[in-house]
Amino acid sequence: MREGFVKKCPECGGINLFINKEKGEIICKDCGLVVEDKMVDFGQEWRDFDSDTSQRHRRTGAPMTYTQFDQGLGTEIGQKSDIYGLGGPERSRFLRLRKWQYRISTAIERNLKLALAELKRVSSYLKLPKSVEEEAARIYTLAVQRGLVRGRSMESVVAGALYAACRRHEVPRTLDELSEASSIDKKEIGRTYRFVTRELGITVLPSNPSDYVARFASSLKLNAETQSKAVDILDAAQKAELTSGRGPTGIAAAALYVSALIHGEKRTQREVADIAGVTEVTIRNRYKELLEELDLEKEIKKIKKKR
DNA sequence: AAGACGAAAGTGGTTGA
DNA sequence: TCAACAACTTTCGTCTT
Repeated sequence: MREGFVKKCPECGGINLFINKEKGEIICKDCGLVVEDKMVDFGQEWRDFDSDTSQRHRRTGAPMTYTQFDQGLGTEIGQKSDIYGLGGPERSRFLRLRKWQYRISTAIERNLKLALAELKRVSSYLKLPKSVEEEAARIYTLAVQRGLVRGRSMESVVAGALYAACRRHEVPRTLDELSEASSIDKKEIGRTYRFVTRELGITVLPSNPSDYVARFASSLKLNAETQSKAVDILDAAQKAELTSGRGPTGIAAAALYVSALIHGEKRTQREVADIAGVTEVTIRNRYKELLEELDLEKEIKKIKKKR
């Protein structure tokens, strides 16, 4: 472990931290707090099958990254301030080179530079892991190369790319959250998201309700026990085919509501609904279905009798 | 008084002719 | 392109705690 790496939960001081590398999240098992969700994935993105391939795969030099407009490989010819101290021919030669370099950076590159700055802004606002940011940058780059940005605002395509990247990495954010972070209309993001994924042939798995549980539970300050119970409920719900066709956030919210009830950490439907970005009515409907299909009634009655 | 519940009408998106 | 449709929302009245 590196110096300064989080070992204790800042909320409750617990040392029971659960690390989820794929999502880039560290979750405190005691209080459910998401301690750090911007951790860097130190793993390799490939697997080695024998020593031969592992030799070829070894990396040297600075990492290549899609979050720089030129994948981090370009050369900048100085700053304006560099010309002081240069005289006459030196100076004009410098300016000429600089101008020339400016010209060869095509419209695409300039667009990318701007867009990636925006992408970083939104991504850091949402505290997205680096891996998602990279993926989004890759998607955006492809979109620009295919000319999919034409007729759409750059920001909306950035938001759409981020949304797609989140889904693919199973660390979903809701359209509402993306919308708030990027100040783009929710529908607009949804539209460009669908368009871009279709045009680029990107397949996105339908999002899983339990992917939302950790984040919602943390916002609601529910303990880890309640959280894992909610995941159990969701598993059972999926087996009972209660999840298909329904909005994943609504189901996740309902499962959290029930499990909070069972564990005596009651939250109002309103509170859960606000965090999950659905209405109370939706929670009620899902809640009702959950009670009907899974025999949770006994457990709830038990709790009620205790009082 | 606040929260939970349910009915009814409205909205935006998908699907299939 | 249009209509039917399912999921979800909004709104509002009633019941429960």
